[in-house]
Amino acid sequence: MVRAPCCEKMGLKKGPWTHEEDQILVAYIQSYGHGNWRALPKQAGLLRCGKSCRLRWTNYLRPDIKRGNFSREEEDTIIKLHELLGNRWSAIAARLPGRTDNEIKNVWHTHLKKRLKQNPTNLDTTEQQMERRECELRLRRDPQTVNFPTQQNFDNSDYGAVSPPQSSSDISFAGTDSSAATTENCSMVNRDENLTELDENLWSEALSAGEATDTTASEAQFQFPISPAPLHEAFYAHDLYNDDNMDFWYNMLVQTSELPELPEF
DNA sequence: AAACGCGCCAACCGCTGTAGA
DNA sequence: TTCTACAGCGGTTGGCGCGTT
Repeated sequence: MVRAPCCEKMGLKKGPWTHEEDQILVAYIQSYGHGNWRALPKQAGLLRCGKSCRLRWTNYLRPDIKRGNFSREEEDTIIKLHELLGNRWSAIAARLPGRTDNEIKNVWHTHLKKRLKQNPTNLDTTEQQMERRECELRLRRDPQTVNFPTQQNFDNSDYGAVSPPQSSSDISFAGTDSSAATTENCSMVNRDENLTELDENLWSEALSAGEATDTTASEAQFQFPISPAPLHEAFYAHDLYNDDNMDFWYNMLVQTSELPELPEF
C-alpha cells in the first residue's frame, strides 16, 4: 500500500507549535474530544496534519502530563522496565503515570544509558553485586531462606496469588547452569543457550518448597512458595524478553514489589 | 564578542497493526 | 479475502540553549 505523507499537502504547517495553536487544539479537544485525528485540524481550524495534532496533544498538552525532571525512583523504574521490556517505550510509559513514551525515550537516550554505562550492573555497587551472587547460589540450594538485603523494596511478605506458566518449559532462563549464573553478571545474557535444565530445577524447587499440596503449576492461581526477594532476583537474572513469559513475570513482580500495577501490556 | 561543539528535547518520519468496508 | 484508512509506535532529526574556547 502506498500512502502519501500526511503533511505533504500544501499549506500544512510543520515545526514548533505556537501558543495560539496550542490554545486552539486544547479548546477543541475539551469541547469535542479527539475521535478522528485526521479530521480534527480542519474542524478546529488548524493548519496542521492530524498526526501532528495527536503528537502535540499526547506529548505536551494532555492535562495529566507530569512536568519537570524525573525523580530517582522514576529513573530506576525505567531502568528496570527497560530491562524487562526493551525499547517498548509506550509499554514503559504506561507504567509511569504522567510520563509519555517520547519523554521516557529521550530520558533513556540522554541520561540513563550514560548512567548504566558508568555503572553497567544497573543500580548496584560491586559489594552489592557480590551479595546478589551469593544469594543466587543460596536461592538454588534453599529458596525459602534467601533474602536480599540490597533489595529493600522486595521485603514485603504480602505477595499474594499469581498465575504460573503452564509448564516449566514456559519459562526460559539465561545461563547454562547454576555455576554459570554465579560467575556471570546477573543481567540478562546468553538467552539462546541451553536453558531447559535450569528451568526445570528452579521451578520445581519453587514448587516443592511451598505448601502447594494439591497445587500444580498448571493451575490458574497459586501461592508462589518462595520469598519475594529471590523471585525478584530470578526475574532480573533470567530471560524475560520472551513475550510468552513476560506477563507472567511482570505480574509476579507487581505482586512482590512497588512497580505500579496496570491491567494489560 | 564570536565561533564552535555538545546535549537535550520537541517534532517528524516511516513502518506496523487493526478495524471496517 | 482483500483493500483502504487510520492510529499508534519506535527511530531519527533539527533547532535551541548553554558552556567552552
